[in-house]
Amino acid sequence: MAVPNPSDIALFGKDPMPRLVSVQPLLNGSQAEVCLYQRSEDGQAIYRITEPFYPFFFLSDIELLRDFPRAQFQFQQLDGANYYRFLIVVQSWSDYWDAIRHIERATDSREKRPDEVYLINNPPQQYLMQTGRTLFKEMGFEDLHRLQLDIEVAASRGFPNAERPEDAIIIVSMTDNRGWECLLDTRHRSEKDLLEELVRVIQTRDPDVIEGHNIYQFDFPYLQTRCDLHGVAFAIGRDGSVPRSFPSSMRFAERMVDFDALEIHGRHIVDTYFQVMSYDVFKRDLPGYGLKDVSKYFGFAPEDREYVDGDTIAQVWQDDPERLLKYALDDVVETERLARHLSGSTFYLTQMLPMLYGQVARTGPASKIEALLVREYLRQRHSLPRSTWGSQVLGGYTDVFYTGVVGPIVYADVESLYPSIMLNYNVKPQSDALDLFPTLLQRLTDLRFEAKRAMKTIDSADLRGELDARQTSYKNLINSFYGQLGFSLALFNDFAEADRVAATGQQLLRHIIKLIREAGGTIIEVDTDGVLFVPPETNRGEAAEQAFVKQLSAGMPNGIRIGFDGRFQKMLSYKKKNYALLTYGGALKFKGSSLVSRSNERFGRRFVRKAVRLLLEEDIQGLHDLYLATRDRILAHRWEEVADFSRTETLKDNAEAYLADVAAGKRTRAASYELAMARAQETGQPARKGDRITYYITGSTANVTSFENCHLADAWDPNAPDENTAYYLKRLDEFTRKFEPFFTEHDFRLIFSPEDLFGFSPAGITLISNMRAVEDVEDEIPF
DNA sequence: AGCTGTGGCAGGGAGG
DNA sequence: CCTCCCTGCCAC
Repeated sequence: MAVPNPSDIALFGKDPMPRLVSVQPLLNGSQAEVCLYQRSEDGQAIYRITEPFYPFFFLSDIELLRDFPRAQFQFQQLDGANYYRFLIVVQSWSDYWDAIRHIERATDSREKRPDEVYLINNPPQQYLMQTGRTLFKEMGFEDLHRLQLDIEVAASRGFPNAERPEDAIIIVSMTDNRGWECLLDTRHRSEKDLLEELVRVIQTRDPDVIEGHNIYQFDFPYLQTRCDLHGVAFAIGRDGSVPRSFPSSMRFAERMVDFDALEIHGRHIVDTYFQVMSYDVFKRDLPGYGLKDVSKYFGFAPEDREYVDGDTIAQVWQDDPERLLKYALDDVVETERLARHLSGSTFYLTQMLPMLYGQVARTGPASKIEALLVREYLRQRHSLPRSTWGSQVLGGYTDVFYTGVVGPIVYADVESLYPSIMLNYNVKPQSDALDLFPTLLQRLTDLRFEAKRAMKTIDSADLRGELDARQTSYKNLINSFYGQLGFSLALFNDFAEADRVAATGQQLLRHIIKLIREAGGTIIEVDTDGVLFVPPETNRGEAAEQAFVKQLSAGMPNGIRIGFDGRFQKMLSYKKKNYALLTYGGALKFKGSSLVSRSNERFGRRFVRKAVRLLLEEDIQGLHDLYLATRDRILAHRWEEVADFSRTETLKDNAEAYLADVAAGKRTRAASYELAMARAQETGQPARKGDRITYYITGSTANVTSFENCHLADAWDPNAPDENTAYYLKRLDEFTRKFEPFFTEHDFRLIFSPEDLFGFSPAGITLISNMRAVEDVEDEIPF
């Protein structure tokens, strides 16, 4: 074996330990090729990857691979005599991943990252898809063959117990984007036959994409479990293979979703549930993430849509199976519309990334940006950096200067604050030797601008839809660049730069505050990139307000533009990130967890909503009446349903992790977990991460320990209500306390108390507001 | 092992 | 009582 050229070796890592790097393989028919490069004999590290994408794994001894029986190994000579390629040939994806796990187990791979990874070959054919089709730029989203799938299960809460016979799948409904529909059910066939038929139908229809709502966490694992139970091979791959799964997770803002990712050979999975959540990260407008909620929100529900409550499925199946079949079919019809609406941008994103469509649909934005960077580094044959250790310190600037009812209100925000800062203040990770970060960001920004401009000049609705999907995909990428800098696992992270972006954002916001004040406006509240303020007396009315914002924008540094993002009659300013806005159309918009949190009981949310409206209308008598009415309802147990006062919580851990944390003193006991575990004792259904537990508080005094005084919502009987009235009266008091700052203590007590000894009169009660003293705002804008 | 961040409010439990 | 800490949910 010849020794590599030392001048090239200098490019490589300085790590003295012998290592190997493996990367994601390129599918070549049913064979996967993984190419690893051996290190040189003289002790210098060399890393070579022919089919590069993401350097996950490193091993300390190439010999380890020889212990793995299901792979073949060979050496090939490359680049004259200088380099050797070490080739692993495996027969299937699962063998590949098994090999990787084998390597991982035998080494402590996490701690042994080389400083740099040098990659030699040309980039992969990015658009080669596992479907056997190619995603050339000319191909449109509509050319995909998409199949939607949904299952109905007899037992209403069956999933974790899928082994029990009563948990059988009773209906499989399917549609596709070519007008085909299909219903399979167990009225005239066994469940086993149904599953076998399902596999046949999928193979016959041969779709590129399988879509479903929450299909990753429910339909697929459930189908797999039932197939295993009956000994049916769930062979839906294009090569007749069964799906391969591995644990994965995805984060949507604060919400972490754990799921078993699934790869079906030759096909892609798109879970509309994920798409809905990622849509909501930006919009924050959805009533819920369930299929029905979202379909109503988008107006996708069929006109004569059938609804069946989850708890009653078994009953409806007995009494009126046709109705349940229609319901199941409506589900997939909605799924198709939802996917058509939301997954176009994912599709066009795939054309830009060295990733498969299904992979793009289930990975977060950070890995996508990194894929773009890595691909170009590979193409330029440049070494890749290693991620650095540390953490970001700074975030956005938030403040509230005025609380109370105030108006009129204008909302102005900096357009694309962080991307604009990164472009105009030369932000780039220190490790980005090729300056790709700013170049890519600029290019994507230009592309998005072009797409948006083209949309305005084009008549065809179809083409406009495609352009919109494209510009959305650019936007998603652009917005992820900043996150990349502060992400500890990203190869191109740079915490100092992330802080510089945040600090610049803070300064820009302070500058805006100063400009508005100098012009005679009153700042109410600011958050990161936007300002809510009362425009100066001289600038009232929509046109004048627009002009005012335009003038503000002119006072900003180059490349930083302020947009007019809304105007409102009035505002109730409560706390930072917590306020309500009254539009000129009379609608109310609520912001902030203390006003709208879904963790609050429904009666409390309704109380707060109504009270805020009354407050904005300065209807003191109305407030008092609302308080009395709500109080009476609690005292009389006058609930429409248990959901009016129950609380729903999502388990963040499974029972074992929870108990371990409790034992370690890391957390306290919580009602939701205790109830889930109690239920597990009774039904054998384990408490799983992600379970939604709905419960209410029992007992007789207001200060009860909730985890010892709680029942599952299902246990509540309207004929023998046992909810804790004293506790819920206390909750009502907690909701009223939000309005304390807006009245004198005396007035507040009058309004929110039942003691009408002398009758209640709103006379003389006025709202009070609070203006914080205006401090000097430092203004050190780097112009 | 395929995972964007900080800032902020509120409630519950535990312990002083 | 109060404070501290953790968790959940939300804004951007």
